[in-house]
Amino acid sequence: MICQIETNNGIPIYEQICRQVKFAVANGSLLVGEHVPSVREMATRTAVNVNTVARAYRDLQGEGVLVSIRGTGLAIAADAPEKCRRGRLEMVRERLQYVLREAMQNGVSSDEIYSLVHSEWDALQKESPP
Amino acid sequence: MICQIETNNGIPIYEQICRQVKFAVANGSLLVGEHVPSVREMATRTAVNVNTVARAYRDLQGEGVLVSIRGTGLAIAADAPEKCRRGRLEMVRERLQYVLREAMQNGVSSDEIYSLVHSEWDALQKESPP
Amino acid sequence: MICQIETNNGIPIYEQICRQVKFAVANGSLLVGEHVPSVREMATRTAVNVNTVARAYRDLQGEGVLVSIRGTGLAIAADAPEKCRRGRLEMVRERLQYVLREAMQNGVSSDEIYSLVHSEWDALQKESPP
Amino acid sequence: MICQIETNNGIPIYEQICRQVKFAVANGSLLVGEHVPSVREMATRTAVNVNTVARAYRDLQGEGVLVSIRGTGLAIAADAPEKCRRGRLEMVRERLQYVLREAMQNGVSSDEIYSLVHSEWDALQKESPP
DNA sequence: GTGGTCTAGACCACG
DNA sequence: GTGGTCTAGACCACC
Repeated sequence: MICQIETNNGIPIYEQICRQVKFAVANGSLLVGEHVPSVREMATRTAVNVNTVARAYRDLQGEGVLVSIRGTGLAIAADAPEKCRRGRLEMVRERLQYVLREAMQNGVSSDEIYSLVHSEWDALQKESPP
Repeated sequence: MICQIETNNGIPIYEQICRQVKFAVANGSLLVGEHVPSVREMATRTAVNVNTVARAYRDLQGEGVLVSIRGTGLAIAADAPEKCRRGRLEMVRERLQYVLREAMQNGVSSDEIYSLVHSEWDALQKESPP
Repeated sequence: MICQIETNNGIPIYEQICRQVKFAVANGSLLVGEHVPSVREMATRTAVNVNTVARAYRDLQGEGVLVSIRGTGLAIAADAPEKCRRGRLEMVRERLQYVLREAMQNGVSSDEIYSLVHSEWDALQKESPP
Repeated sequence: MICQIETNNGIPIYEQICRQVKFAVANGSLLVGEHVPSVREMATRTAVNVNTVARAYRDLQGEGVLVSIRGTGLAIAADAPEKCRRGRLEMVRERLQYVLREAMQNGVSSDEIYSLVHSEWDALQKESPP
C-alpha cells in the first residue's frame, strides 16, 4: 500500500496520505491488524520526507485508524474499517456540499448542476476507464 | 453588496470575496459602473481585516473586473459582466471536478455519487428556499 | 502565560506545554477568546524549538482547546474552559490510578498508601508554601 | 510467576516485568533460589518479544535480584528479598510524588486530592476484591 | 529493525 | 506580524 502523492496541488502531503490510507481501509485494501508501510519505507517510496509521513501516521493514530505496536510498527485498528467506511462518503460529501452550496447561492439551476456533474463524471470515466 | 464570509472553512477570505463579487456581476446584482463598497466599509461590514479586502479588490482589478475611478473608488468594469457570465459555470466546474476525481479514484460508484449529489442539492434547496 | 519546561524528565516537551495550557484554561488564567502566546514567542521564552511549540498547539487544536484565527494567532476556544475543567482532575486521576493499581496489586495496604499520600503531599506543601 | 503486561500504557514492557518480579520477591511469591521462568517461556506466556524479556532479566541481574545458575537458568538471589522489601514502598513513592507534584502545581486542593485517592483506591478494591 | 522527539531552518499563505 | 508545511538530520527508546 503505497500512496500516490501530488505535490503542489494545494493539498498538504500529510493529508493526502491520511485520506488515501482511510480510503484503503474503507475498501478493504488494508485489513485490520495489517501493518502499514514503515514511515521510512513509505517516505522513500513516495519521495517524501520521513517526518511528513510520520505526521500523517500520527494524525491517523489520533483518529483511531492506526495503532502503534511497540517496536514493530503501526497497524490498522480494530474498529478502523467501520469508521473509515462510514467516513468514506462523508469525506466526499463534505467537499461536495461546499461546491454545491456556492453554485446554488449564485443562481446555478438544478438542470445546470446535474448536467455539469454528469458531463464531468463521464469525462473522468473515460480518462481512467475501469 | 456585502459578502458572506465563512472563516475557517479552508478557503482564503480574499478568495471568497473575489468569487462573490464575480458571481454578483454575472447575475446582474452588480451593474457596470456601479461602485463596489469601499475597502473600509466592506471590511467593517464583514468583520474582516482591511488588508484582506484590499487584496481581493487588487486581484479583481488584475482580472479586469474592477476599475479604479480616480477619487471615488472602484467600479465594475465595462466588460466585466460578459467575463463573469462566461466564467460562472467554469468556477463551479473547476472545483466540482476535483471532488469527483477523488471520489472516483477511491471507488465511489456512479450510483453513489449521483445519489449523493441529489440528496445534497435537495437539502440545500430546503435550507434556503427560493 | 509562559510554560515551565523541564527537559529530561521523561515527559515530552510538547505534552508539558499541552497540559500546562489546559490547566491554565481550567483555572481561569486563560480566558475564552484570549490569545495564547505566538509560537515564536512561546518558543523563545521557554528556550524550546518553534516546531515543538507548534506541535503542542496543533494537538490542542485537535482537542478543541485552541482555535486558529486566521492571520492573528491562536485563541482559547469557546467551550475550552468547560472541557478543561472537566478534564483537570481527570488528568490527575488517570496517572494516579496507575500508581495505586500497581501498589494494590503488590500488597500495599490501605494504611500504607494513605500514610504515603499524606506524607508526600505534606512534604510538597512545605516545599512550595502557598 | 507470569507477569501481567499492559501494552500501550506508556510504561516500557521490560520495566513492567522488572517491577513485577521485584514486587513478587518482596511479598514472598518468589523465594530465594527459586527459578524465574525461562526467557522463552515468559515471552510466549506474556505474548511479548523474547528480546524484551531478556532485557528485563538482564536489568534484574544488574540490580542483583537475579543470579545466573550455569545451565539451568536464572534464580532469585540470596539477598534479593531484603533489597526488594526495602524498595517496595520506595517504588510506589517515587511515582506517587510525581503525580502529586503536578496536581499541587496546578491548584488541586488537599480535599480534592485526598478524595480522589480514596475514591480511586476504593474502586480498585472492588475491582479485584481480596 | 521500528516509531518518537527535538532541533534547525526555509518557504508559503494569510491578514 | 501570524500559523502551516516541508525538509534534513540527530538522537533516543523499544522490540
